[in-house]
Amino acid sequence: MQRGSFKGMKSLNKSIILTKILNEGPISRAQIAKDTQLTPPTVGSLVKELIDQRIVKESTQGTSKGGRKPTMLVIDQQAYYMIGIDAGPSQIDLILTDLSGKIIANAQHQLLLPITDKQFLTQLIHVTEAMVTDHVKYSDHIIGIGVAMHGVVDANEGESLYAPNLNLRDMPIAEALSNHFSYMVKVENDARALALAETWFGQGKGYDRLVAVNIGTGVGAGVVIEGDLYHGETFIAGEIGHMTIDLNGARCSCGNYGCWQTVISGPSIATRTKQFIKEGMDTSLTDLTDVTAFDVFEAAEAGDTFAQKILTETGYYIGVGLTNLIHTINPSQIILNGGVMKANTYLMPIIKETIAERVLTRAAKDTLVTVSELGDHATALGAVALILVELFAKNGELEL
Amino acid sequence: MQRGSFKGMKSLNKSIILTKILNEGPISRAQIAKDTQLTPPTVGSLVKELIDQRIVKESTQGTSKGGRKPTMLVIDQQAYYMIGIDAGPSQIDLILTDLSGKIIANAQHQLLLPITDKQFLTQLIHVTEAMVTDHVKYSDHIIGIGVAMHGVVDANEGESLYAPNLNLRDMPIAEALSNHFSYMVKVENDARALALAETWFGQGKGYDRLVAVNIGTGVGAGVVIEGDLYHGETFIAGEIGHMTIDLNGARCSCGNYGCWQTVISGPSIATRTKQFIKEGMDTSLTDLTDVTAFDVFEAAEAGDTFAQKILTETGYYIGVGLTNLIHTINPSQIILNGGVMKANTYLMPIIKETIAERVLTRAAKDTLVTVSELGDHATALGAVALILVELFAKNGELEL
DNA sequence: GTAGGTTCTTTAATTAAGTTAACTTACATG
DNA sequence: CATGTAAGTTAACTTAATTAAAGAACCTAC
Repeated sequence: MQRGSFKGMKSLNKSIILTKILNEGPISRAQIAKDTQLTPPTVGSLVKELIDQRIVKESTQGTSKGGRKPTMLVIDQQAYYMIGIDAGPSQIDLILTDLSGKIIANAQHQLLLPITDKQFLTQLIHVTEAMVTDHVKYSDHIIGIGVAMHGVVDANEGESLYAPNLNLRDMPIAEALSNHFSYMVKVENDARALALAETWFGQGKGYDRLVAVNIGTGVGAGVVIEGDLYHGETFIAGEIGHMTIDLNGARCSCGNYGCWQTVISGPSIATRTKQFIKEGMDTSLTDLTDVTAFDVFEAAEAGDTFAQKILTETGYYIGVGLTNLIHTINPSQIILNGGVMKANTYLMPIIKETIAERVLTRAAKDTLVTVSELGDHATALGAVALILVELFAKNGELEL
Repeated sequence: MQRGSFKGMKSLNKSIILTKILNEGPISRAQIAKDTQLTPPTVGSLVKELIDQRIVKESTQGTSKGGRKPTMLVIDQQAYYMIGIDAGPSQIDLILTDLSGKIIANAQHQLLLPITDKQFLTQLIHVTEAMVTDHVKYSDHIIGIGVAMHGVVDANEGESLYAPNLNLRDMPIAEALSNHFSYMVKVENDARALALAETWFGQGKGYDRLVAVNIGTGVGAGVVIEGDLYHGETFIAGEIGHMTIDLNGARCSCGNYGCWQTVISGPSIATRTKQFIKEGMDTSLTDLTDVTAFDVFEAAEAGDTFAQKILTETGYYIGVGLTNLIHTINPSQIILNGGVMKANTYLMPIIKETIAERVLTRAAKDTLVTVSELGDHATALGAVALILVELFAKNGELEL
């Protein structure tokens, strides 16, 4: 437990004010004081510091309510910039954004596999360096680099503990980047970064307890509890792709049987489809060897009722798993993402129906289930949000 | 977010000191200062207040390490007393304890069913009143009443939202007791209270992330995250008895199929046993109609290999479900409780084996899985712990 | 047995930062 | 233009932590 101190008290109040301006700006000092229980002088002096730090700026005058017009405060979106890196299994996606998350520039780089840990870190530094030098006019105003890394990540130490697709272990990513750049560096698991992206830029804004589930080649989730990312004891909280949902189910890549992944992931949809084709189902899908989940989606779009049935079935399985999540973590919101969710028009009705049918209490039926609207650079935006957490929520007391 | 203030800073520091003394006492002021980063004068003055409040007292002198002997501080266990109430589906268990959780007195009362909400509240007040008057010499020193209520509970409002076995809804328990007694009143769901009991008095001491799973007639869990009880959005976090684990499994009381409960609860063990007996298994168990999980346990103890096999199978199912928990919540510790765990000698080896085999990462294999050692009044102790949370962790700034 | 060093605890002065109360600025209205 | 009201600032005050120093109690060594 962190002890109470003057410094801590001040930075807490600064964070509160900053977060208020971010979420509800333009807002006046007086309004902040009313909402936060802080006194006007306290708000005034802390706002002054924030303006000196250039995170906050005064904007227009508000309308008078019978007296002096309030001076509205807003975040100075263009005062600082951040780099977000989505380090996936086969490529690296980089973005440069302002404090509002507006993407100024982006770049993609392929990884040449196989790769050693040294090569990986060198390439990471290299592509980041390129992003900085390509946009020199921002470089003095960059405050941090966020990295969303696939696999198991120790976010405290900024280390990649295990990246299965690269087959690399124990890479000190934060250390490597910190040695090369003067910016703050934060590293997080990609699924968790995605969840953070939703809370900062997506539909998760203002929700304290949410789960962002990614359904693609694999299935993973980021869990936000009481406003903070939740890691668990050994950084595997949210590895729900490997939640057993069918005791007698198909074998999973992890070696177990009946993992959730084995019924809802992209590859599993393809596998199930092939199985049915073999059994002689009536369908327009004929290519037994190369059929993918996307093919199934396209066939469904073209009116193939068999393909539609496959997707409906998948939606049911997703719904069952999400109900398990609701009965365990009981979030206020679940946001779905990933390739499989491209078929959301087929999936969502049955997902919602399944949850409504299976959930235990009436109140839990109201759990919001939506599809992410963040788009292409969602994970990289989550990486950027890692920096925003430090800037806004953590303490507001950074040297800038 | 709560604003920073002098009061808040002080009470936070007081809590830190108090918790330190609780967990590591007898301990000296100097040692507290070293461990907590607080300065000696701060520790000194706050300890003085705690001594004035009679929560803390000076005990023996410690041994000198080359200088003045330290004065050791301990919690004054007998300064205050608490009442813990376990309000189960058919009976009420009350205990009176000191601050260490030592049980001074206990009483059990049957509920006469069916019962109305008014009758229930009246009986609750009545039995509590009896406990107080039967032990008058403690009554002036009682600081609070904790209630562990089965069913869905709104812990913030102190309301029982739904008690399925009594078929009662929306009972204002805290309000009713507060109107009758001058003590602080806290209400919580029973499974969560049990988890709290483990963190305060059981094997969960010092663990920040733990799940206490109760396997009996039903299956439920209390989740502790970052040291706090976790409720979820609508107070159903931890309702893992209804986690679907077998897509094509047996029908559950909740209406779904293949809930975890349907393979590990006491009744499910009996049902499965009957099924096998029908199929002509070789066993000493013959009474097809009335066989219970306890009979299976006894048969196993007597050497019946069929009964042992049933239990082993049950252990496997428990292990699978716990692995799901690890992949979702990733706690440092799981503590098992409830009637079924009486067969722990048969269950535990296979539970641990199953988890070790199925869990994704090496680090997660170290998740501690143990059987509760709290004994009979475990849930009532959890109710008592609700009061301790207020006293120790919440703010240390109560009027005493 | 006493001097010097060490550790524990308390006292006194200082400082950080929030709070209170009063004041200034700026605007609206009659 | 006088009055009232809201926004923001200034100055005095208060709280509670921190710093510095003193005092208390003990140990070891000469």
